[in-house]
Amino acid sequence: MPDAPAYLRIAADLRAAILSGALAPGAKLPSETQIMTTHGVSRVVAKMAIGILKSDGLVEGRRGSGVYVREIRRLTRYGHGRNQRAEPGSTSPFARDAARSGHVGGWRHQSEWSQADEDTARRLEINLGDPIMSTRYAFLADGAPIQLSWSREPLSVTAGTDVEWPEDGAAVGVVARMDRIGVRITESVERITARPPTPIEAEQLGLPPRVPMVFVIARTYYATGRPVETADIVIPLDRYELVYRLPID
Amino acid sequence: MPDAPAYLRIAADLRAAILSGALAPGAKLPSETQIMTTHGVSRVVAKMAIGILKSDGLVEGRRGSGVYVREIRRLTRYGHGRNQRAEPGSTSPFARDAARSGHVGGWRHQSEWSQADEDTARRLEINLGDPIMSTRYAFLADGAPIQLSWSREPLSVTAGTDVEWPEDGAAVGVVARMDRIGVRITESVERITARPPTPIEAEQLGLPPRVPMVFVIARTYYATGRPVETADIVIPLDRYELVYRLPID
DNA sequence: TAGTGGTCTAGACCACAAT
DNA sequence: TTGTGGTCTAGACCACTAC
Repeated sequence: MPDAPAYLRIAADLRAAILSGALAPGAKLPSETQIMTTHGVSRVVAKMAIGILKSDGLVEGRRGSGVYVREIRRLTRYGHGRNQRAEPGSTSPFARDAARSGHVGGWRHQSEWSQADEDTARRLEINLGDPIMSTRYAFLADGAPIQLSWSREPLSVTAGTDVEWPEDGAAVGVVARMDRIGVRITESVERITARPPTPIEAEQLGLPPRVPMVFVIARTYYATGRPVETADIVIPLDRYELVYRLPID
Repeated sequence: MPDAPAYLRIAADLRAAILSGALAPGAKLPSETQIMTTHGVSRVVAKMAIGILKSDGLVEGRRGSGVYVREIRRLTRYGHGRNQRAEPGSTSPFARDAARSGHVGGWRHQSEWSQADEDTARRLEINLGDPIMSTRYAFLADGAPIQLSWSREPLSVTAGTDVEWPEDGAAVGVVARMDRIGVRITESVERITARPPTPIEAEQLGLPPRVPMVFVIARTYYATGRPVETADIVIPLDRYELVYRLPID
């Protein structure tokens, strides 16, 4: 540490203060001017140190005011393993998660007939160009978008049924919707990765510029071994905790 | 976009080139000097643009040479829901994951008698200060550390048995080890979050400075409703994909 | 009005890679 | 030797907040 660059030492000092609680959420960091004098560095170096904490998602700057430790309130998303076969009138998985975390859930969606691209075809085990129903959701917590989802279903499963258009798909969930046409979903596979958001995702999720990453959950539902729905779920990394309950054997 | 700051525009241009494949993994980005002339900005601005891509984990700088698009080879970690009850001679969950991804697995570990801190007590549903077995693991892929784990077991379960010290815990996994003393694990709960690594974690995982984040998986095993082991598993965000298979109902 | 962070310029010295 | 990125200085103007 002693021979590390100044901006890394300053960042480490401030990070330690935040993680130890000495700088609590909402607290104001030393101003750039203060850092310059107390550490004997130029302004650019002070900015570099703060920039690290920003890209870590630990602090946020407010122009004209100061740099503050961010509040971190995490929503919990439960892996969709249980209680998916909802009773009539029950709410969606997302709304349940939101309610458990003390928020009011909501959503917007837009569906369209489309054709499978390469990735979709592989995940749904159909051919490139096969007809699919493509739906984009934006889920809201307390009115603010907090989760995006792009769902795709093979029309060979739903075409002509009364759930072909997922009008209320988010209201009851995919499992309950497929139940209505006698398609019993038996398994869900979720693949989790993380990456920086695309500009479009950042805008739709209302992410402040430079705040870090998103979780991407690639989820596929299977009915007797055959995929019947797949979705890419995009959520801000630092606003969520993902929980999975797994039976052993 | 047109009135965004120069460094964000430049970063967006480069990011688009990377994501579209125009700049493939291993490719060299334009030098800072080139960016200065082509975009008409000062060197600091060129550095800020590249700094964004670095904190996104998309590129890495090599002093004296240039800035290059990072290779992203992801290991896959399977949620421990099945096949946990290993046959004699079978390998550990980690070794299986590594082998499936084409790597050679290995590990180091260190165990000690200890007492439950607040978080451990809550997760194991025991009292603060109760005796526990605390084990720290470093898992290796092709000789390089790639996963850290801090495991804790209540000694009320294992004390006096021949699995009190988890000598070969990583070799067979917790489920098979507990089976040996008649403790049948029936459920695993995994809570996934992401955060910047601590300096210690960064060093132990051999992370290059400024590379982004780690997954933290807080996993607890239950035997007939009672927690018998809990662990914090720390892995680099950009080197892993997490997979969960969930039975529905 | 004074202080703050956001953006940007024009330099500098260094360690290191490629040649 | 030349070019590269890594670190750092000493300024500047702006938009905005707090008072």
